[in-house]
This record gives sequence, C-alpha cells and structure tokens, in this order.
Amino acid sequence: MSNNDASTTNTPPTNFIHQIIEQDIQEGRNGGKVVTRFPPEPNGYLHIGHAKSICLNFGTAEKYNGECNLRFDDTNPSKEDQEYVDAIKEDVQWLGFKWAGEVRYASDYFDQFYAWAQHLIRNGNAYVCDLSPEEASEYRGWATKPGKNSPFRERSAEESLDLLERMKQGEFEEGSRVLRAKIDMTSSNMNLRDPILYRIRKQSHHQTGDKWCIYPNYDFAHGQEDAIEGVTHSICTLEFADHRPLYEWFIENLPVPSKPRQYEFGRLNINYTVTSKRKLKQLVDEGVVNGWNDPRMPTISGMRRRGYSAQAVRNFCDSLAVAKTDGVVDMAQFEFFVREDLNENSARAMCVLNPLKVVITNFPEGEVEMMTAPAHPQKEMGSRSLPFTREIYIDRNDFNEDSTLSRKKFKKLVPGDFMRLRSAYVIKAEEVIKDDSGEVTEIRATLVPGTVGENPPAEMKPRGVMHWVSATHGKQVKVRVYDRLFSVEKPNDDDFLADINPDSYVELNNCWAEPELVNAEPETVFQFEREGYFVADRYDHDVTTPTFNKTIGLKDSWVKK
RNA sequence: UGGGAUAUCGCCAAGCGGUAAGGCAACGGGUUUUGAUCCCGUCAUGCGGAGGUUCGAAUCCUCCUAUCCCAGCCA
Repeated sequence: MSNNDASTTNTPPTNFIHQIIEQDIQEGRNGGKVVTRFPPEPNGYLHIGHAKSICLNFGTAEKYNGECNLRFDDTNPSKEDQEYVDAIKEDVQWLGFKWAGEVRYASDYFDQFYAWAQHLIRNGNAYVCDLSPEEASEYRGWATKPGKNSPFRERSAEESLDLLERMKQGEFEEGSRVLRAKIDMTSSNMNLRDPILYRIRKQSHHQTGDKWCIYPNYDFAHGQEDAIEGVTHSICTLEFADHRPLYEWFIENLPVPSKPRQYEFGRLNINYTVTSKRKLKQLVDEGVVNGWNDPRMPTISGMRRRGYSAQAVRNFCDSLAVAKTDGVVDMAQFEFFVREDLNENSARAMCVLNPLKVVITNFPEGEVEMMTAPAHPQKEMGSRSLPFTREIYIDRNDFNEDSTLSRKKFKKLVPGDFMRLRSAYVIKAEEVIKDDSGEVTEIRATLVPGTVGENPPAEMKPRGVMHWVSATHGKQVKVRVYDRLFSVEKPNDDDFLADINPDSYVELNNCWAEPELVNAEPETVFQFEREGYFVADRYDHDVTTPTFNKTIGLKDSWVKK
C-alpha cells in the first residue's frame, strides 16, 4: 500500500517519459490518450529486466488512465515457440498486470505488412535485392566507410513486385533474395543503409503455420504494429535509439492509421547475476541450474519459485529510475524490497535446520505442553500452537561449548548458562554429551519453571533467544538453501560459468519444523524465525513430502568476532 | 576512427540558472522473548576534467576525458 500511492495521478512526473506524456496530454496530442505495449519476442523466458519494462509500460498506462497491450513480436519463427508464449502470459499475469483486450501478435498483421511492402515498392521506396548475405555485408560498408548501392537498387517496381510475390510463393531459396528499403547507403546510421524488410524463411510459424515463407524484420514490423494498435508511446530500451530514424521513416512513408513515437530508457542491470538470454539459456541447457524456473534464476518464474512476491518485484521496479544511464543496480537494493514485503506479510514459524537434541531433564517424559505464539509479532495474523516436550531440537549453531564467551556478544547456549526458548521456557544447559569422535550429540538441560511469558529472576537472565522444535511432535522437512548464483559482482563475459557460486544450492534433508508447517499451501512464504524466509515449493511441497525453498536470509547485523 | 547516447556520495538517483532531495549499503545509539522489525543519528563546500559567460553554474558555452550502443537476411 504505502509504496504504490505515489504512482497514482496528480503526482509530479517521476521520469522523463512521464514528463513527455504530461506535455503531450497538455497539448492535446492523441486526444489525450495514452496507449503503451509490452512487446516480447517469444524466444525465451522473461527475467527481472523485462519486469522493469513491464512495470513501466503497464504502470504508465495505469497512471494516465490509458491501456497497455501485450503483443508478441513474433517475426522470426526460427527462434520462437508456443512454450514461451504461454510462459510469458503466465508471468505477466503473476506480476498482477492485465493487458487491454486480447493478446496481440505481430503475425496478426502479416497481410497488412505485405500490402505495405508493395506500397513502398510502387512508390520507389523499396526493391528486391539478389545480393547474397556476404555480398550485402560487403556493400553495406563499415561504420567509418560509406556503403555502396546494390546493383539491384534501380530495378523496376514491376519487377520487384513480381519477385516479392514469387518470394512469397516459395519460388526462391532462403538467403537468395530479400526486400530492402531504398534509403541511403552512405548514412552514418547503419540502420539506414537500405535495411532489409523481408527475408525468406521456409519454416512453419507457431501462430501462422505454413502460410508464410517470408517474414518481416523487426524494423519493418515494430512501428507498424504500434501504429495499427494505436500505441501512442512506444517505450523500448536504449539499444534501439539508432533504430528510431528508421521507425519514423516507415511511419512517414506508409499510410498507417496513427503516428506512434518511440522513446528509449536504460535497461536494468543487477550485479551477481546475468540477464542475457544467451547466458540464461546456456545455464539451463548445460544443466548448471534446474530449468528456467530454478529458484536461482533471475527469471520471473525463477523468482516466483524462490518465494519473491510479485509485490516485492514490482516495488523494486518502481524504485528504479527510468533514465538513459546504464548503471548496475546493487542486488542488495532488490533484496531490501524482498525482505520489506516478506517481513510485513509472512507468518512466523520455527524450523530447525541443523538439529541438535536437547533433553529437558525436569520435564516429564510423554507429557506435552501446548505453547501459543503469534503468527506475526506486529500485525494481527492469528496464532499457532507449539507442542513442547521433554526432547526438543535446537540448531547446532546455537550451541557452543565455550562458556567463557562474552555474555553480551555471544547470545547462544553455552554450558551452565541460560537461554530463552522462543515462545516457551528459559532453560539452562547442564551437561554436554558426546560420541566417541568427540562430536556433541545431545545437551541435557533444565527449564526454569514459570518462565513462559514471564521473565526469570535477574540472576537467571537468558543470554538470548533461540528457536526450537519438539523432537517427538515436530515434522521432518526438506529445505533447499539457495544463495546467489554467482560469487562475483560481474561474471566474466567470456567464461561466466567459471564464476558460478559453488554453494548456491544446498539441500538439507533433516530439518525439523513445527507441526502445522507441513499443511502449508504451496507458494506460501513463512519467516522461519532467526533463519530467514522460506517458501513451500510450488511443485514439490505437500503433506507427505514437505519441501521449502529458502527465499532469503534475515538481515544479519551481528558482526562476528 | 563515423554516428547515436551517458557522466551528481560505495550503488541507484532527484535536480531543468538562485546556492546538492530521496532510497540502498555502511557506521553509531535506543526498544525488543527473532543478533529481525521499529525508532533516532552520521554519511557530497561537492556534481568526469579544464576554461569561459553570469551578481550567481551540477544546470548555459567551448575544448578535453571516460563508458555504453550500432557494421544479423536477430529482436
């Protein structure tokens, strides 16, 4: 609630795109309407970078009472698949956005594009070129070296029209001919050196099947898609800035129904991860991670499985500047929003990750005392019951044999000293039992009567508080502990796999949780007190195989030593 | 090297000629039956550099410097 108020109306513009929009509205441009679109190519899964674009496009439409379309830019069948179409729709919905009307596809407009291609030819603005890809590249020149005209550039409109139709009929091989715009082979903008409009691809398409064997390029499609849909502000990332003159050239030279404008903003980069589609795909294909929705992946489906809430992802994206700088946002900034949301909304529970048995010698065997604890320390979220028994588990890390450690600095169980069991008694460690190898296997302790909900006398003041679970009434659960996928801020570009964090995934099979936890609905996030946030796995969790993924640890300001 | 963009605290960033917002991180301190949360406090005489215009410049001008993007029949 608190974070989103700012994005309703009447607030001053927060970024340069909103400034432009407000000016457009003031000048009555587009009849005061604002229409945006999120236009992914269905060739991979959406990631955190896309989330920023989604939040910007949908958020902008929302802010100005406009609409935002979801449109698949499916102009290259050789890279695309229905699997990605479905996953992308699911991700956008999970984030909580609703697109205007039906989902759109660039392929819905292929007939129109073809007619417009003929229009350009007739007006002397396009021609069929027979240069091979290698020759075309040579003719195009170099950034500092002007290109030269294709020998087919002055071919008659009639001939080009005929050739284009025959390309469409499948008469020619892939790569043998293309349709090009006739602009300027000497332009300092490479995109204007007679860009390719259509190329031959004898492949079936996930939406149009085998209807087409020629497909438009990005540049000959995107602006026209926007124009057809009445998009007013076409927001894309910085690398498309060089394409804007071409975008405008098509809008000017074609009888399009509206005149959209393109604006570019800086793409989101975060440290300790990668977001290039190529690298993410490699991680999946080489089995470095367990699929696109592995909880370590920066994909939306990965973050979802990790336990990050849609609201946290959105709050993070909204906190980001929309500007033209290309910086790298600190992962800590993202983690802040994840914790902020989870702290506010997740129920508390206790789960011991590395069990160490404690026997309360002055508590009768077989007896069960039910403790009650609030589900949330600050918010009213109900309460839970915790069975307290003679044998309990505490975390191995909460015990230390060294009783000389400073009481103030070391808030853990040490022999002869007192500790508070969260929501239960204060206990005192009396005896340490070890096995032959010297490893501590059990602690024998005594409880201080009357300390449930009450403080003990000053001389019995506990060093600190620790979580616990009944050894006889708790449930054994599986916990998957995740950490950052990469151990360095900026994974090496050439060999990024070498920078994988070897400890990014650890599976713990002997964890003990308070009983109710096994009944949790999949995708529910809990705060395991003193440990962090954990989500019941979306796919693998159920009563018989309780499985939790570590979402993120609690902030830890305890400086060791 | 031709073109397009960008440079403000460790990171993100506001600022649009009137004397450097905010968030993250960090560091102090308080509360606390989570070393969490919460609360309080500290954190740029400085805005990539050098000149100039101006009563006044992060904001305007000039020249440098650094970084990113463009030479797919990818998007």
